[in-house]
Amino acid sequence: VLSGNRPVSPATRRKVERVMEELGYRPNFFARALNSKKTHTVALIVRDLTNPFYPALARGLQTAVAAADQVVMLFDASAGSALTRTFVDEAVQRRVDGVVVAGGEVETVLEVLRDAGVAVVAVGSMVSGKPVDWVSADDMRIGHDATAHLHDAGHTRIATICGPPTTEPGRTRLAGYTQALADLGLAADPDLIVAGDWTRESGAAALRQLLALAQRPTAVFCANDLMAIGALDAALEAGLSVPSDLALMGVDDIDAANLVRPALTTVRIPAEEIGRAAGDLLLQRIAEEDASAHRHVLVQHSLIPRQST
Amino acid sequence: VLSGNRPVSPATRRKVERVMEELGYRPNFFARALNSKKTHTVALIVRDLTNPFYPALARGLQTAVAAADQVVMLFDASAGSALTRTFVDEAVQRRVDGVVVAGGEVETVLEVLRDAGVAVVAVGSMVSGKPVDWVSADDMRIGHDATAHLHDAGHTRIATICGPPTTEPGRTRLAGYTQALADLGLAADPDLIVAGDWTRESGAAALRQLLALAQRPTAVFCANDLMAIGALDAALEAGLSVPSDLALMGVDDIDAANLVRPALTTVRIPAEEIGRAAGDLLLQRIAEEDASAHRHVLVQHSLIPRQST
DNA sequence: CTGAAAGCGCTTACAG
DNA sequence: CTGAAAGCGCTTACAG
Repeated sequence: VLSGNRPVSPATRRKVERVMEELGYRPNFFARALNSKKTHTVALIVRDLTNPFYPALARGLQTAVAAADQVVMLFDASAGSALTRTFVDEAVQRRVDGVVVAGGEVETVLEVLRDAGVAVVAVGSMVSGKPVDWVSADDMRIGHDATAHLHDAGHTRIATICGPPTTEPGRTRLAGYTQALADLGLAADPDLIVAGDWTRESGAAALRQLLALAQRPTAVFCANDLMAIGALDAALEAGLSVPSDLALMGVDDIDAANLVRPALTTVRIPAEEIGRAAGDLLLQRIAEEDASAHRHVLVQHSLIPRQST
Repeated sequence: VLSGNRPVSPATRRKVERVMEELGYRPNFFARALNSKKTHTVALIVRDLTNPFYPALARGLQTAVAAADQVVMLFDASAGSALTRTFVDEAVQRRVDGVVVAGGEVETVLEVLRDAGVAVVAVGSMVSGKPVDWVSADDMRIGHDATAHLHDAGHTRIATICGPPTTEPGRTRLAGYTQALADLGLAADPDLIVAGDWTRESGAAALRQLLALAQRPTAVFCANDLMAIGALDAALEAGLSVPSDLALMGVDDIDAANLVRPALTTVRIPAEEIGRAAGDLLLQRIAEEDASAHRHVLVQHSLIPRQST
């Protein structure tokens, strides 16, 4: 009974503690969860653990929730697969206290999660208006800043390799690009917009498509670093010189961005910080009985000029 | 009672199923675990999730265990920290069915795990003689092959940036290096052996130390890619040309190895396959009542020649 | 085939 | 301060 909140004489306490020690007693986690209804477990569903952005995020999450004795259950939806729904079901059945959905298509699972009464925070999805806590970068401004940076370097025919339009950051970074074009008085050409799926391969394929155009772009804003690196692969393969023939930009600032040659100009998003923020939001939400207003935290991005522009 | 193994009339079954559907009933995972003593959860403890080798491994593990309805709980011991022990305790208390320890110092936690009766598999640690299942590459041959490759390229003053001697792959790859030197009739010089801690920064520091030597090496075998990339950083920073002034090799073949310029010659270890193998071993071990003989699986490595040698 | 009891290992009121 | 009961939501024998 020492594991509780009840007056106990010091003598008894000591005796019990000694016996616990001797027997190597460990309270059964499940019996505990059974009546407390708390599992002290949060689920992390990531789109693609192989994208270095997510391991960093996972570390941040772990750091944040560990303080509250929470442990993280990992679900890797391996690029493009529609596993998210399955994972959500699994998490619900296991009665996790909360789940953070990072990079998946959150909107489709929001309802299930709410019905099940588990806390949720969405990452990378600026699901304004939707009933969720979320943390993300300012994707609109990221798209805008990157495009403007390319324009500042003298480019006027600027393409974008955007993310899937089914995802929020995909849509919004694209909107930022479009907005910037308008603000800059540049014509918008639908041929200059090609969607990838965030992977390196899709970036290469998208660039090949852009290079096949009668009027090639002179600069490309890629919605993440992995696609930008793929685009770089394809550009070099086509015998182009970067940045003189073609300027390239990415988003995220994963380690690889500074490993490729030429080093990639990018917009840095602090992945670990996002993970920590998500964890903090989740803990708050778990702690609250009543459904308070939904919060969001907007994380700071920064432009990192390197050699590809 | 449908969730069991008992004769039930089809009519009753259908009725129950319909009601379950209506109410959105989900059996309580904990109540179940309470008497079955099975949590259908495995813990994965990795040394450093930020090293791209581990996310790949994690994915392989998830793939393998998902088939048995197991879910993975993630513990990231963030480089160098001594969290492994804490994580093991946490995993034990949560009654996971099994744990895979990847890259940590397995030997110190083996006993705790055995006493608790949880299945274990060690990864990257060829803990021969120890009572564990393990999967790893042939670290001795890796060290040997890499060193021989450097010698074939004409080098006779070959250094190594090895892993921490407290880890098995650290020790064994170093032993392979030493053995190769002996086989090749090359003198062993203790000054040419510097230990890192598997991180990029430690590789750079180690190379600086080697460059400060009166008699510099002309080639360096690094025990993993991250340290090799760090060494490359330091070499370029010192104005050296790779491979003409200094040849460099790594181990793992993470994506970054083929991103740096010059591209890194390395020994490829199939991370995802290792994860899958670990998962399979773990499932077998969990399924067995009696303690059968310990197994090991040795995974195939291969030398990938690129531009750094 | 089906119902009712006991028990998994804890926690939370309820009496002493 | 301490003991004994009831109950968390399931599963597993045990009777009908």
